[in-house]
Amino acid sequence: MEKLSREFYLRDTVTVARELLGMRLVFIDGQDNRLAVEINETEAYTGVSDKACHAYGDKRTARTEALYLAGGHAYIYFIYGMYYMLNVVTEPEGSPCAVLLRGAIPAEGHDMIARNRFGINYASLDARRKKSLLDGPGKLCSGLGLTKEQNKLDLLGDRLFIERPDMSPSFAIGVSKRIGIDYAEEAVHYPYRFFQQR
DNA sequence: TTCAGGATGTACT
DNA sequence: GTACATCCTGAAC
Repeated sequence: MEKLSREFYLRDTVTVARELLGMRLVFIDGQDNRLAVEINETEAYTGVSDKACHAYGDKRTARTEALYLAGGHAYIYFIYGMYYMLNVVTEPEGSPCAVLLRGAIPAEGHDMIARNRFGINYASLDARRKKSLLDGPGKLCSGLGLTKEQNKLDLLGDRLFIERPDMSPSFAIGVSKRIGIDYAEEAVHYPYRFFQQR
């Protein structure tokens, strides 16, 4: 496994969003458990000109501060009173773009992930819960145990990072509009959501 | 298999 | 007060 480089993240946001599909997101938790998932759904948020992006219009607040870091940092924010969302910051420092990680498949630490989500071991999950374990951005953070504690972490560090699998899986890439941004006027229609075809 | 309703904190009008 | 890059449950189909 090879950890993704800074250069990977400094590139165009849509390119990074597509290429993150199939990559392995790794989190070493507070007790040194290694949790890992394969990314299978992403969305691109392309900065100051994108009405769906939190930094639209160069809006700089305590929340959006992480977006202005160099590509390869984590942007994690709290939403709907109970969920965290994980984004991978892209492009150079000062360009507030990111890729939202919207879905994944468990790869390592199945029991830790299941316990984070439902408080029981993986084998005790019913079929419905197994199938939909990490298929949403809030679920992904919940399963890995990510919170605002991990906001702004450098993905080139050793707590939270992304690896390219030795054997890259082969799959078709689906494209659609982004989810849950109905307020974003013309940006509603941008084809910035990418997912592994099932 | 789809669907409505409720949960819940923080930032902003 | 309202909006928010959501998820769970349980009931209807």
